[in-house]
Amino acid sequence: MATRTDVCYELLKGRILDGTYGPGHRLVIDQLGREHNISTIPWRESLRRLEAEGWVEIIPNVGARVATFDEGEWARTMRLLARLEGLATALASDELTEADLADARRMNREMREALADFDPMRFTQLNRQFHTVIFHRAPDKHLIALLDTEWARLDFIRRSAFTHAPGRAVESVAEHEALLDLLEAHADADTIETAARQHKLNTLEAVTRHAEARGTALA
Amino acid sequence: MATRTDVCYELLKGRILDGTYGPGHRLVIDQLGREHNISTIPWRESLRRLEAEGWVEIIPNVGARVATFDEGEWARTMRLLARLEGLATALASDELTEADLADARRMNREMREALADFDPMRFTQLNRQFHTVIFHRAPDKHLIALLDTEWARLDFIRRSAFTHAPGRAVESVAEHEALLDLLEAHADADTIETAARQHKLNTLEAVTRHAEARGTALA
DNA sequence: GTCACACGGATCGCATACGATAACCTGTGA
DNA sequence: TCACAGGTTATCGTATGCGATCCGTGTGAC
Repeated sequence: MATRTDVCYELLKGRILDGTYGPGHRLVIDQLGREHNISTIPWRESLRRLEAEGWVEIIPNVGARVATFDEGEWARTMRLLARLEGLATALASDELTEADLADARRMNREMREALADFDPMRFTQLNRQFHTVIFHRAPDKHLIALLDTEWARLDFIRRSAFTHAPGRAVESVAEHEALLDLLEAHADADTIETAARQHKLNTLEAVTRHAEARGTALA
Repeated sequence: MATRTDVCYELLKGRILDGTYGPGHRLVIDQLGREHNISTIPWRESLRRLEAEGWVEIIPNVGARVATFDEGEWARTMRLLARLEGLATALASDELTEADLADARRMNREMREALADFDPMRFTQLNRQFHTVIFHRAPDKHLIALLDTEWARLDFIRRSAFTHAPGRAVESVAEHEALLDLLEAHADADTIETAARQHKLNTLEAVTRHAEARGTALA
């Protein structure tokens, strides 16, 4: 059975990620305890963990609140994620089964459909799944864990500061296909890493350019 | 005043990093409490934080112990650090003052001296300082925090599984000089990133090769 | 002799209660 | 209008108790 601390952690993280507890939301320990009939200790411990992971800020003698990210944080996370995912994708190359590649291709097809249906939510979701399937095969647990949290970070920030670049989605799907071709052909690690990194940097640049054109600062 | 939780955290982390609590060392909460006259809760909270940062493993109903890393972890961390530091170095380029560069050059000179004096401890220490001075100027707090923990990880693992590559130190100093030249000349970001990344990968390769030659598995 | 199982110590998980401390708000009086 | 005192709120830290769980050990059946 999962410990209460785990339950509290999952509950809080879930609500932070799905937006129930938005940026800046105060997390009052006593209140949480009364609401869920769980004493303060598990809450305190899970808040410490969330603090270490960067989801929550704790100020001594004041309390905990959901972290807020300034707008530039999205760009910075993308920039970092490009490098991490470039590496992970290259490392995964040797580990990917044919079934994995088939899964990825299927997701990419579905993305094209989502695009035709004007379903951006589904597109975003599939995009994350597409990359997750690939990088989860990288033989480096620590790297995978980092990638998971950075992707979650990205999702969270996207909800607060909506980012978008019209037209980018089409290119993105094409780049996915090209990336899969490289993986299937067992291209050398450097080529794959560069392609995967550049794929993400292209998105970053498209969004940045779009934001600038609209006069919205991003950095 | 720092909270007790902070005190416990610093104490534990310090002892883990300096080797007092080696890999696998059991951290019994009650015992810690009795030894330092601090009740269990601050210990529990700091252990949660250390767990999230990867320094400690907590098994429900069994207890906490200092994490152990298999030998391949050093190589994996270097591989990751190469990418992170490549990025951070490139980002720092525009922010570095002349004083920073002068500091870095001085450290590199001292590294050459340490080399002549056969003082590997000092060399290692200076090497870390050299890179720290540079990447701490990168305009990305989160990235810097990641780099700090990964470097600490590296130090910790090095102590458990000693890694070494004779002759590499000389090249390393030369590559530092070249890197500083690029930074001083405000070379473009890609060039700097590649150089910084490759610098670390060269060390990784040298050590791997040396280990293989000695028949010691590293991966 | 060996294996399954029960027992007990060690340790954590969690609840509860209480005092200390710090931050914040508010109303009073000059 | 402003400074300050006092109350409120919340966390921080301690103490204590009890149940749950894990794990090593030893007993007893076969």
